[in-house]
Amino acid sequence: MSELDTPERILDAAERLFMAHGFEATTLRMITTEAKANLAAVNYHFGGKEGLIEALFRRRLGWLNAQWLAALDKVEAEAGGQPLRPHQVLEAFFGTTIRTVAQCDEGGRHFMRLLGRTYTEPSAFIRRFMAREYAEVVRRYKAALFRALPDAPKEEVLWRFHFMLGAMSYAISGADALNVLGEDGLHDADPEALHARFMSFLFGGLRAPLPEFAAKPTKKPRRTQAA
Amino acid sequence: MSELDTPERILDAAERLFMAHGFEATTLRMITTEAKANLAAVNYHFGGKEGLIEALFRRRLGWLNAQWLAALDKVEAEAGGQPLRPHQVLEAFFGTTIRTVAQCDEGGRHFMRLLGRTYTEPSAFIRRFMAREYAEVVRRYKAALFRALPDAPKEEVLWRFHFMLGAMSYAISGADALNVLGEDGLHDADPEALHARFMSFLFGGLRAPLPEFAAKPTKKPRRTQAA
DNA sequence: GTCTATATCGGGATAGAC
DNA sequence: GTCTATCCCGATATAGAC
Repeated sequence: MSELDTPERILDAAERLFMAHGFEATTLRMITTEAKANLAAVNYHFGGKEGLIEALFRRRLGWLNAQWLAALDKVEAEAGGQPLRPHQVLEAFFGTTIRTVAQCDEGGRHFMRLLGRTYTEPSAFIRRFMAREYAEVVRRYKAALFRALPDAPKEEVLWRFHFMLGAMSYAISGADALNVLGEDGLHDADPEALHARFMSFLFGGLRAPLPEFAAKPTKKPRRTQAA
Repeated sequence: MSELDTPERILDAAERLFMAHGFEATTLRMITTEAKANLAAVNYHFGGKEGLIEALFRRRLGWLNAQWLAALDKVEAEAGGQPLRPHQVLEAFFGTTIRTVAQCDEGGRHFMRLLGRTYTEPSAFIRRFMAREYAEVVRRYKAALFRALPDAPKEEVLWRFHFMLGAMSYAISGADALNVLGEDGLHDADPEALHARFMSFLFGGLRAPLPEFAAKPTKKPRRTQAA
């Protein structure tokens, strides 16, 4: 099992350590020690620490993006050009995410948690990279959501999506973070349970009536008419 | 206005810079330069970088905790010993938070955004500190929520609270982070609007039906009966 | 491709004059 | 309380033998 080649071992170790300590606090020495590789190997294979981080994201992100787009393609194909229903969009995005986390090997789970924190990561270098990698996914899902919620102001839809991303970040961080809430060790639930409780929470949030100032007058005032 | 004493200027500068670059990436040299103070001043006044971070949190957190507890005291007093309604608990906690962010000076806003990210901050030192500072607030609000939702399994309530904290983190991060979602610069809305749209989202999430496996059999199956 | 050894830099911290 | 100068460490990165 540790018979992977050096770059792979380094990437695996880096994922785990970046997750545990953050990017800045994780040193190449820690990574190469954990990976049972030589200190110089990082520079040889990845050209430096930033190159390593970029490779780390690239290794996982291409596939994850493909999952997201495939999920959206699938429901859109089934809808045959008609606007999706909001819960379909949520399921395609967040359901895919949660399910993907569950399927992943340990390294993959570490990566997903890393990803959740990265959205707010202040490092300019990382943010630029992320924005570039995500551009297509963001564009497609925004469009799908706007079509699915034609009556809701675009601004309100974006804010709710934003809130949901925050919730997703914590959902992925899982029980570790949750235990800040109390000493009673909540176990990391099985993935199905997390998926179910997270999706029902999201549906509720998206279905919620818009605040008065944003709600358009309709026959049923103060209902978004969502999922 | 820059006629504050040195420790205050250092704290202000540190808040801004930690927010912008994270804890690790922000150096004492950056901080003291920005604060127009001497490099040695940080060690003199705070005993080191960790001491500075701790002082930073202490300066704001005591007051914030007091706000949270006062808000809860107020509704609990009004309820006269009866269980609160769920939306009252949410309003006390999240409403207070959002409103506090709005009232704050610029430094306060930086701090609140810092706080949002700190919940998932991997640094052991910071997490230990936060857990200690928050203990009382967490205990009180958990108890209030459990009382307000007697039919919902405690585990489910905690998970939803966890999700909400994630959403709050992103809500506080505001439009800066949101703009990763697209080039169309969404302006940071006025605080009232943010409060309204965030609270309605949260209500929706908390009111959502529990997932089947967690819902207790009642006469109206699959409804949490919340807010 | 992998190692040892080392260069170079920038971090936090401190001593001691003022 | 504030400054200058400096220490010491550990970081990334590289040179060059194997």
